Amino acid sequence: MNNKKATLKDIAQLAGVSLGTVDRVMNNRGEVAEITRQKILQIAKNVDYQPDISAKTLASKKTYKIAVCIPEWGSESEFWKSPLEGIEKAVQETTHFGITISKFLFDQFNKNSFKRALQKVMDYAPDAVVVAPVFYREVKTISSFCNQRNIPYIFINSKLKGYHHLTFIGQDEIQSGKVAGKLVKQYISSDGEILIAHLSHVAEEYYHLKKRRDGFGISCPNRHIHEINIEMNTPGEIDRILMETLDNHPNIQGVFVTNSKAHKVAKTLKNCGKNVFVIGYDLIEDNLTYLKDDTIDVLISQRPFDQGYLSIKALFNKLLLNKTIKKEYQMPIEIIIKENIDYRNISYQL
Amino acid sequence: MNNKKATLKDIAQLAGVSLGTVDRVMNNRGEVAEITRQKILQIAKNVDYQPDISAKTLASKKTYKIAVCIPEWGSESEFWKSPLEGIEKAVQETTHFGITISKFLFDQFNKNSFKRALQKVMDYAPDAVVVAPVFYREVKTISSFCNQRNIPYIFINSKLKGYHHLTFIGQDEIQSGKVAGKLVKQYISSDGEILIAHLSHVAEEYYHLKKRRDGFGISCPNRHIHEINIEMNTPGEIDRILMETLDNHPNIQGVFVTNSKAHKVAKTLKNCGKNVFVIGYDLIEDNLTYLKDDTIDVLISQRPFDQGYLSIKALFNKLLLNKTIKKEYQMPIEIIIKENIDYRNISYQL
DNA sequence: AAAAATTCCGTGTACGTTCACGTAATTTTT
DNA sequence: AAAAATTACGTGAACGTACACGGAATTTTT
Repeated sequence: MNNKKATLKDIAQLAGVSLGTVDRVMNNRGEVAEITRQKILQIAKNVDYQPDISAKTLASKKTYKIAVCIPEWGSESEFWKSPLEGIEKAVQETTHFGITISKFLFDQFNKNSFKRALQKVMDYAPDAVVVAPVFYREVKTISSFCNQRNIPYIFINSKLKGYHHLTFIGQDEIQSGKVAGKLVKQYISSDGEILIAHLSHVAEEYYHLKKRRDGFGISCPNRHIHEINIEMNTPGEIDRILMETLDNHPNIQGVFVTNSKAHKVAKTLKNCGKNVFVIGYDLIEDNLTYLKDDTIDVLISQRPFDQGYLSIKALFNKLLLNKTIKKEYQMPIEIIIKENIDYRNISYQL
Repeated sequence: MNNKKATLKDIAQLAGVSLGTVDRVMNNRGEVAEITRQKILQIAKNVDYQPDISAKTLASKKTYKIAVCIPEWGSESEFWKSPLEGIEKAVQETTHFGITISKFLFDQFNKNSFKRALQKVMDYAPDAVVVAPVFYREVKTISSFCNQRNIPYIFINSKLKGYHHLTFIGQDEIQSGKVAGKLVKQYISSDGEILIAHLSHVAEEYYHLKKRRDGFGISCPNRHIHEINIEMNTPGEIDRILMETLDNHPNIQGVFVTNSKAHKVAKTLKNCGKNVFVIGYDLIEDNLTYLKDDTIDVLISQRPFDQGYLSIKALFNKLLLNKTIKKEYQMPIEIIIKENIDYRNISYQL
């Protein structure tokens, strides 16, 4: 057992062929007899050949273009700031290896904006795609585009079934609902009632919110649960509906907000001085403010930074190292309270 | 503004010197006139020269030897399994760049074992060191060794003051105690009493346990808190002391175990059928078993895998990329309940 | 002022790949 | 059976850097 790692030249010598032939085999460039091909593959396996990435990227002028198609972030969609940072971080680490990333951001509440972004992605002729499938009908244009050209594409944050995507990176929504349910149940008294609040802009969002609701229900059987939907387009609706519900059911002790809008609920609650247990999603600024002043009790993080970071890393593993990628990678369901918000992003730094 | 990144050759041409001279300047090999040196450095800055890591590692036969000195893991110290896996993962990613890692494991309950390991580390003549400073007096031998030779060394899991270590990677112990305190306080009734249990083998451990206790106290002012120390060397002690304490104070509703031995407490509690809130540290097998059957309610994870992984990554950044490293990296304080134990280690996989 | 030492710089090879090109050997076509 | 086409393989330059060697220019020593 020689400790030195084998090179293509070593394999060539062992096989009694030239370097070029081994190269053709290892990179599937064709033009080599099946018999020598097998022989070389066998030897490569025997010596446990591992390509030298450094030499590879140095010699190769090939650069991989990755298109990232996710929502732009703003006041109403701050969640998407972090994935972008994670992607940026991954870029920084992989740019040396000839990976180029272009971002195609869209308005997450505007279907046409998504369509246009997808069109630009296709014009860009990428080698791989990361897409947040917010509008699930429109996704088909990009998926079939990729399938035809054998371009790997991965879904981030939202899972869709029936596609040939390389992998999915995001959180198990049902399970996260279960976590929320358990926490609420533990905190409030056994006869306390619970309110589940869905606050959303677009119809497509409901699909995910319902999953979280379902998970919540599993953790809280035999509990009196109320449920409200609030369209966020008409201002004042939140206050009105929420107050009405709480007044009608004074024994509601906990509120589960099924997306990142817990701060809206918190604002209302704080204004009217009601003291109920509030749990929501995502560590956006507004939510953190209310978490710090105890209006919100718990936030569930989806680890958005890591989602972005790992998306690129997965593609790096696929394209450069051609490792096998699992069909999905579930993010941890992180429980954040006032006391542990501080040290939660060490990965940003190293 | 040409978009191509500049190489050493480009700089050489601009400076009117040869490649070798530029190389000598950039790598501080000396043997170059101060005037041309300045000229070259200026040009390098102007063209924003970034060395090509691929070419660098390919050309350089230099390999960095990293010595890892942490406890071996076994039935009574399962915690240390994960850091090792994290290190293994980091090795896998950095081995291409000429990083070699040797492990020098020791018995965490045996001071002499630690001493011997440190001696072996020094014999190994490493380029960098990762050490878990379990016995803080003995650490001085390695720290002065490293200081003399200008070898970077980093502390993992436990923080020590007054050393010239490169960085510390681990958890804020006081803060983690605060988290535990908040959770217990929220769960039990306002007049419920609380028990803090320290279970340990060696005197050195108490230092850390006290910090967690202090943090806990901050979260739970005006609460009736009991505290017990149990030496784990005499069997049966746990049962005896614990039962006695709980019998004498029937209103104890929550137990905070200040290290990974919560499963020992859980076992006792389960046997006698007492139902109190239990919170402890570390996702070792025994703890997970009791978490799943609801005897333990919450576990705080120190992210041991990440600690190992980031230790190596920090040294990689230092040695290969000479980035600046912060004086300490605090791990997130992760709250684990029965419902979110599943998807907590995605970093293992990508 | 010649010899010796030192300072400073250029040259060439190597690292493990990729990839274009060239050319025997073999097969197909005429 | 010769010409053409195809298949299968070898060759060599290039990628950007590290590093050993050698040699000219300058300074120091005698």
